[in-house]
Amino acid sequence: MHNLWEMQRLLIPEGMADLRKRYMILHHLLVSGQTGRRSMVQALGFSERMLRTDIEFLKEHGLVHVESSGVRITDWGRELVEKLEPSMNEWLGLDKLELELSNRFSLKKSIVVRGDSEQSDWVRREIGRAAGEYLRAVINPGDVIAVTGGSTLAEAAEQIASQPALKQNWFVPTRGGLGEDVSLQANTIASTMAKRTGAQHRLLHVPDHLSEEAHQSLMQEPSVYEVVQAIRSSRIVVHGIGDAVRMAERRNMAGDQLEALLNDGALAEALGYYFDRQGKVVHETPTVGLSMPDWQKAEQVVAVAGGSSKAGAIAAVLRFGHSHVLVTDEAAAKLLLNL
Amino acid sequence: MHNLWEMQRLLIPEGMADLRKRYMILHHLLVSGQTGRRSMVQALGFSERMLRTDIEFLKEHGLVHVESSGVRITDWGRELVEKLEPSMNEWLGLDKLELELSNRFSLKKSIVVRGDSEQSDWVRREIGRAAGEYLRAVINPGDVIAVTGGSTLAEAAEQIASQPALKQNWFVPTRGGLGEDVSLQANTIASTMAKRTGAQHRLLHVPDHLSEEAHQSLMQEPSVYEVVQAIRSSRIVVHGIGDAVRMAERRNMAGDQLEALLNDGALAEALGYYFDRQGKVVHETPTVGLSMPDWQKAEQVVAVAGGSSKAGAIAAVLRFGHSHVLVTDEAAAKLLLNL
DNA sequence: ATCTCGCGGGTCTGTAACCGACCCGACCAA
DNA sequence: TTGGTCGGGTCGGTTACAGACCCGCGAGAT
Repeated sequence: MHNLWEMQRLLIPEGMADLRKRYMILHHLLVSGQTGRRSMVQALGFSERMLRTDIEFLKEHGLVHVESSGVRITDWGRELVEKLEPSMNEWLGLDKLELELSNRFSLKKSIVVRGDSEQSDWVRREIGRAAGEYLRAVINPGDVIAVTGGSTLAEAAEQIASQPALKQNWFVPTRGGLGEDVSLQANTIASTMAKRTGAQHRLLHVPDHLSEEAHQSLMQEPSVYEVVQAIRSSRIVVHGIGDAVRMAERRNMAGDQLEALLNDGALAEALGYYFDRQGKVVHETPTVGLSMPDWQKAEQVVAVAGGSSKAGAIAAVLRFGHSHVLVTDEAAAKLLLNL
Repeated sequence: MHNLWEMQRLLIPEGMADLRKRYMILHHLLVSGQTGRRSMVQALGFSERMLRTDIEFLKEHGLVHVESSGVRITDWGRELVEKLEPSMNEWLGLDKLELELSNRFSLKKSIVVRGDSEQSDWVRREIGRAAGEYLRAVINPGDVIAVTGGSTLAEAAEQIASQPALKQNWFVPTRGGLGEDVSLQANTIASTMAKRTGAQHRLLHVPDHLSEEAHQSLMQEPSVYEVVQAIRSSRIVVHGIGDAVRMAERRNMAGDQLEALLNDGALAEALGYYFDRQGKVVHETPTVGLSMPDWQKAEQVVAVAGGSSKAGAIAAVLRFGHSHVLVTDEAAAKLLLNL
């Protein structure tokens, strides 16, 4: 069942942020007793003015006393915190997971949504929405955003939205066609995202893996060359993370190749590269699209993947160390932190 | 147990108001399907611009679709409303109670807090807080506010607060000393309220009921006369509602008088007047303070009382028809509506 | 064919809330 | 006495948003 808090967060995100702030203040006061504003700034990491506004609010509502010697929680406030504590802990737990994930894998940011995407479709949508929300926040005018395929990214494409339209941005696929299901292809996803945000898009109308000669000749085509240039200049890359075996199958890899792959310890796949448990690249599929140098050059590489069965794969790709942001779900996050 | 929603309302009142607004919009859309903005304005009573802002918010978060033919709820939004419905109904139920109370007793406004003040102290405090909040909202500079005694009003005095200080306002008691417990006396309450809001106060240092001669001679005293003038010019009156018998006892009424009172059907007491079931005045205690003409003249008469056992008394006083606002609790409100 | 009404949406403007930044006097301990 | 911390006053810039008004569009009535 989806948590009440999560539902509220959909309807009043700013309100829930306020709630969190004010609860943290009260909780801190409950723990540390009489405290000064400035020391609270240190402990909680809020700006002083903001803290002051909230403390004034709490004072007005009789939840704290504020005297010349510092701020003190009232009995009423204490009662409130104690009754609120179990629910809040459960809710704030996500923030702790995010923080620990960021530290463990040296990420710039990580976003965790409650639940397990393998248990409930709702959670998959939440991951998509969270990724879309983050994207919208970091996109600057003129940015090119490269996106991969996959079911999680497809969900993100359905959930992204922008107001006003991102007329100055381009969405491009990281590679060409792959597999059968058109709705999960990078091309489709780039197109959907562009449509839903009012941005432009370019598609890469070539098969994903092809011979060296075909590669060379296709690159002579202006319509291909231009798109590839755009892809390689992406400031933002959004990629899914897949199980190595399943991705190899989707790519129709030959049986002996697959065996070789597994012998090399391949566990995960992202952006066409296969990784072993330690995050070492053990195989790659040549592409006309985004390749390793472009990946390492991109400023914002966002990995999007969830579900308890994917935790190992996610860890492998994160250990490789060139993704900056992870969007995942609670189930995967917890497994990630237990090695 | 105190509801999660109520606790949230303490920490983020504005946020909960937003939540209510947005939920109402979604719910309305769920019920009426495709709807236009203007017809929604009629149905929900919001301003159009506000509605638009919220609809834009809901659109951005993928909860509604908005097309040229009107606004439509998405499947996701529908799911959200359906999951949120039970909790919201319980919470919004208070609003319905308030509305019904206002209609039934021709009140300008009624405020209902969740719970039963006879079951939990917390609810008593909530009534006090709600009354204090309402007061703060309606007080204009220069107003004189007359308050009675009683435990509920005492609680309100503890909960009221104001920022900035109401330097231009005066709190006065409706009458003089009464009974033993100083903390429940009108004088004390007026003083506390003034202190907590930064307002002025004047006290009435005379016993509540006294002989005609004593009355006349006291009114010659300037210190008394001035305060009485202030009391009689009150724009705002805040009074509790009491059980007739208990109030008579607090006033040390003689046994035969009490018997006469009961024979007359006295059920409730407010502001020194005793009412029968129909709201007819059956007895009064002479006072140097606020009397009937002043009561009828006051622009804002706020009745504050809660608890299931007081429902009958509240109904009696409200039927008298000279109180404009009622602050009570859920238990009393429900009984009031069942005759 | 035209009119009209209700639809979403664009835009300007005043306002209120709020945050950053800076300063102040009071208090306390070294 | 001095330095650090306490709460609080104040000012200016920013932002979010509500109010008010207008627009073009399309469906249905005339």
